[in-house]
Amino acid sequence: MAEPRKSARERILDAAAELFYREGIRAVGIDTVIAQSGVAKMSLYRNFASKDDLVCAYLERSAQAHARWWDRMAARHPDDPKGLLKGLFVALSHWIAHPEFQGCPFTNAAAELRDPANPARALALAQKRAVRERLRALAAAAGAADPDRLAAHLQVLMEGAYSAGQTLGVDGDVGAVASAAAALIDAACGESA
Amino acid sequence: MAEPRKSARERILDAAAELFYREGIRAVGIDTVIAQSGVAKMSLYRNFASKDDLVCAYLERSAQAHARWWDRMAARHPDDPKGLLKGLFVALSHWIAHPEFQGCPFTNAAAELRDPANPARALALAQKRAVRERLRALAAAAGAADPDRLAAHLQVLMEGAYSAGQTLGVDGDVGAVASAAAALIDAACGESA
DNA sequence: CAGGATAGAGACAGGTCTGTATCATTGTCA
DNA sequence: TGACAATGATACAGACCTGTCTCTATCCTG
Repeated sequence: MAEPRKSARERILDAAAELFYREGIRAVGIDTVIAQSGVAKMSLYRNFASKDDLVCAYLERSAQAHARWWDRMAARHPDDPKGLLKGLFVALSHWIAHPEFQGCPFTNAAAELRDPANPARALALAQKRAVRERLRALAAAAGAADPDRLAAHLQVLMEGAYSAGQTLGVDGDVGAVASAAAALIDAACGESA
Repeated sequence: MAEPRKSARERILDAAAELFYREGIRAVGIDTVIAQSGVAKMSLYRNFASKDDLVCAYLERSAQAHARWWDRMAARHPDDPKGLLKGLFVALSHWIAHPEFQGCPFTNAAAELRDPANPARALALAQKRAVRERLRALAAAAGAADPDRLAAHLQVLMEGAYSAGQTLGVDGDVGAVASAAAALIDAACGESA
């Protein structure tokens, strides 16, 4: 068969990602991950040193998926950083409207795991800084007068869209996010396409 | 003495507010609230039916404090909805720069308590809707061409400032929030002061 | 077929958390 | 002083959660 059944580690990560994202990290116990993935408890602890370790793996995998998604978007806008920036926010507004949207996984993790020494929290914050860097590079490539400032504004807009999308629902007029981003980008780069 | 010692209920709420906000709701157990407030366990359960009930009381008190703060701000800008709107965002940027800032208590609660049936979650979402209403009323009073749209934009900005302030720190250029809000308000209402 | 690695099933230990029960203490007001 | 209400201290029950141990079954490879 083409799908020879995933390894235990992958099934665990699949289940953990779905559960952690939908119900929250602290709300989901190891036993729930076990049951959902159809894996023995010892298989989990043979693959991950602890729940914290599993949470880190979940966040790392999410970060990688996010980076791949960003790269795919970039491939659709070759040599067009301005168009890419706008496209990212259009895609974001679509995600927020998805019925299973539950906010940003990294923002949620940072809200749930408040201990500064928690390595999963460090991963979440690092992801935010990485996104900031990518935004800054794109802003510079798009010819923004002040790339740092545009990147900061766009990230605040992005975070606000995540948060408002979760607490206010799609009715929160989150659809206006894409147009607000476009306005910010055009204003910072000059209207010329 | 002028301070005849607060009642057990008040001391519990004080301790719970500080702990829940700083460390998170799920991370703080009843025993920690007990120890911090210097109260017997039974005194807590005589005043609150359950931890969920205490969490609801914490959120309700926070919402009341927020409403009083908003009213005080309004008193400083009589008959000047536009100035009030701008002033709210200036104050917000100051709060975010405060060293004890840990994000919006209601957004945090919504991220931690994902069960739609949780009454505390309902309180958090209701608070967001109430703020939306207040913003909409101010936008209309300020003469915005499209009050709904301005309120939506301002709330996304507000939520983004909360979130970016927590995950990126003050360095996240959150100081630009006040100027971004002013630009949005002026653009929606016409530049005339 | 043989052997080793991988995985499933379930019991279990130790800790933490919520919530209850019991009893002693304090303070207040008549 | 005496009665009543509020509070402190502490032990305890039951649930849940993380992480370990043991035994069995399966699969792949040589």
